[in-house]
Amino acid sequence: MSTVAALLTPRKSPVQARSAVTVGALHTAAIQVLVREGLSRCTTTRIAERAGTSIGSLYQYYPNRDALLVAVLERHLTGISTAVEQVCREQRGRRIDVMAAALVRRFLAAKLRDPEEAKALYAVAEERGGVLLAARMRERTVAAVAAMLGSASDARFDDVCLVATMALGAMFGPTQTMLRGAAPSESGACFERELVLLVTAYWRAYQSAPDRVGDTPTGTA
Amino acid sequence: MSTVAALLTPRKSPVQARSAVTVGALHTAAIQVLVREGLSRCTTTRIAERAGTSIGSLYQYYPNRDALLVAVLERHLTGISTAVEQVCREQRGRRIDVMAAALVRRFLAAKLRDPEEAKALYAVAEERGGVLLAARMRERTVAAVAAMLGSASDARFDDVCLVATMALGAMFGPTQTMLRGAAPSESGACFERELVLLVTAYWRAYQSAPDRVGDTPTGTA
Amino acid sequence: MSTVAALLTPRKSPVQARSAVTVGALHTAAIQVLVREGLSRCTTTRIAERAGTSIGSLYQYYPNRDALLVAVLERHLTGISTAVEQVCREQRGRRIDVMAAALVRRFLAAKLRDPEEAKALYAVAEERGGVLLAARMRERTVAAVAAMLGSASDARFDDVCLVATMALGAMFGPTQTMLRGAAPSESGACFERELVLLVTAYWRAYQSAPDRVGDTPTGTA
Amino acid sequence: MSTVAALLTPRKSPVQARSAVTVGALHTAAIQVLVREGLSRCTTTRIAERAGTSIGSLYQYYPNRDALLVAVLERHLTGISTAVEQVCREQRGRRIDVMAAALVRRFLAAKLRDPEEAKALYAVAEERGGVLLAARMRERTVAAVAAMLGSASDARFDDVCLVATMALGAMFGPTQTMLRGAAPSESGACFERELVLLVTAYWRAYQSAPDRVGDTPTGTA
DNA sequence: CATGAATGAGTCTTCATTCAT
DNA sequence: GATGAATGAAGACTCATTCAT
Repeated sequence: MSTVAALLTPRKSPVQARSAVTVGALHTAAIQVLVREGLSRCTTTRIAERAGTSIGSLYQYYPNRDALLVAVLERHLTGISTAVEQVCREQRGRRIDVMAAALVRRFLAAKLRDPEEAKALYAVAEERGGVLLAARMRERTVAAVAAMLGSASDARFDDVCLVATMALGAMFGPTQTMLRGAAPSESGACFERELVLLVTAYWRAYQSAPDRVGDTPTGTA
Repeated sequence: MSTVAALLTPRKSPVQARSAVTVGALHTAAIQVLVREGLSRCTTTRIAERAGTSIGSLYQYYPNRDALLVAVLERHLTGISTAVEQVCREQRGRRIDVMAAALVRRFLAAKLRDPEEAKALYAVAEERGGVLLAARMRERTVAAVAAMLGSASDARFDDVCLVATMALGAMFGPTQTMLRGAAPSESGACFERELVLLVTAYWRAYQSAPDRVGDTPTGTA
Repeated sequence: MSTVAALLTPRKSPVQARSAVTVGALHTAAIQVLVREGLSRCTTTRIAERAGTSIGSLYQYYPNRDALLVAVLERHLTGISTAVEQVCREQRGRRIDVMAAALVRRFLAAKLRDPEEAKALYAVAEERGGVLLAARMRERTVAAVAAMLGSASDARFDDVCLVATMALGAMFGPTQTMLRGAAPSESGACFERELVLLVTAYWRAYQSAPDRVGDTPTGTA
Repeated sequence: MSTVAALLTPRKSPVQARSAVTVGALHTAAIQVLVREGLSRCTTTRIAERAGTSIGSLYQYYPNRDALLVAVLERHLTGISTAVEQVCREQRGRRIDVMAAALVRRFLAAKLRDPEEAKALYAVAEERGGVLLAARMRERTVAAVAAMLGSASDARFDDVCLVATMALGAMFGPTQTMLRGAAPSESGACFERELVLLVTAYWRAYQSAPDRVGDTPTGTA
């Protein structure tokens, strides 16, 4: 375990029930404070206060503030990664359009379970520890999607990793934009449909046109 | 001018030559510190130190730390927005694949002019002032792309704004991922080609299939 | 509680013994620094240093510098107000000369308990928060003296509030002058006698001459 | 000239017309800023800005901020002292009630010429340099009043200095209180009459009762 | 184990003053 | 003489972290 990783690892596992409750309260409180106050005002004092415990207890479970924040981010990202991994396993061997629809649906379901949380955690993901964690999670997700793509029944991809990365990025980007905007509930269905269309169209480009380079206007432009 | 905007507006314009130099040095220094230290360690002291000026000078031009950071972000985002607006104006009436190629090329050229800067500024864009600014810039860019799409010679879009938003998000997401990864120089060309493919494929889905709902894998296809 | 009041209200009450000690030390230190350095050099750093605590502790009990200073002023003014109120209650129904003597004696006793403190706090009373506090205390004192005057056995006052305000001002003014001068110990008794004479003479003017206007050289105008 | 006095003395006399204008503008500006912002926010920058000159010019005439502030206070206090001295000279040999009326009238006229100015300058008078200046001015005023009292046609005072000091304090105290209160215009006449009554009564106590000690309730109380 | 008072390094920001133009 | 950009010492205040109770 690297030095930086050691600093961000929770101190002890919540084996006892009471501990689990405290840790849970801290997670919830951290997100609430993050949402209400922003990252720079998300202090240990405020988190502990909102969680109904003392700062001392916070430090019983986390070696420092960042460890708590990263743990919260990790739980969020793990939820998404796991959902993606699961759907990718389930969709092995299917057609790419089926894959796309299932992937988008599950991705959005996981991401938008708590939109406020998702929005607030972007800031954490930009910090030193968060970036590393996000990278690790992206690797897992990319690997899962790549494996799924490799098993597609109706398409062949030269570089599954590249395509997986692009597809996930293409899902992530618009989702982030949407979270910044108004309440996602209204345009939710519309948004999902469009995202499915986007990914499907992208993957279908690999169905019959392996020699796509000649097709693109890059050639003549 | 709203209250929050007033707080983030630069104090005075650098009319004298000496002043312009100072302001420039502050911008450069802010980015460097941001890259090397991260947002939370990007303090006024460090910025002034790196810029080779005094803190007093920093506050002569910016009312507070955030104003400087937002100014830097604004310059960055304005560069991208302007590039996108320009390319969208140039590509009016063209075919969508030509549009896609041109848009992606210019977007990436603007974004990757200084990759370090782009990477560092993500964190700033997550802060209060940054979010607002980013939203404003996104509006401009979406409007420009939407206008371009509306003039396409070989496709018709029901909701140009939605499509523009999705396309920009789909460009933004993978780019952010790439910036987080290794040096983009090696895979630069490859990445651009793939992004063009992605956007082209997305827009082509609108060419012959305005009733795309039936086409999506949800149905029988 | 108004906004300004909220800003100047102590943060938490010292429930534990240790806390009470800290708060007491801060009060004493604040006065000492005020006396030695003056208001503008009475900084939080110096106060904490002299109190033998850390700045952090200061801010644990007071939300800002002014709150501490106002708290010190309040304790001072409350002491005087309470003394005046008490003497006014005790002297109800007496003759005005008896009242004057008792009032002056108690006022000076309270004010000169710690002359250095009294002198130093004038500056605090000129600041935003101090002015409000002083006004509130003056109201209390004026009300008490007015009530006492209304019960005098040998005089009748048209406007007890006015007379009370004038009398208190007439006590306050010379006292402030004296505090600015040399050590009050030498001329203490002499000063008190003169002040009693002043107030007594003023009040006696109301004994038999309610139509005093004609008496004054203001003439008929 | 003592060290502290040297630091607070204006740098050069405004012999030229332009200089006089600038100095006048600085004085006016200083008072305005003092009134609007309070002593601690009464900065050289703001004063120069309001005066329509540059900070450089300010330092052309005053060696430092306090010198300017003290100069403003001095002008204010000199005005009052001069008025008092003049009235004292004029009233030589008169009856004490005439003296009292004239003194009070002139004192209030001088003090309330610009009530805002008077109010704002209290804070300056509490600062190191101000206290010294005020003491010096008080000496002058006390001497003048004492001389006048010594020449009274209908009363004899053991210690004219003491009586003068007390009387001036008794005028100053209520006036300060009034300035802190509401607009003085309404109750102005009433206030002046009462102050005349106060001083007159005080001085009359010396007319026929040189042995006032026996009269005071100190004896029997 | 829980608590929360104490700590003090580190932030942002202001402002009197200087001096090159 | 006038100007105002530059300076940096100094102030108020925050907050992660420790440790005695």
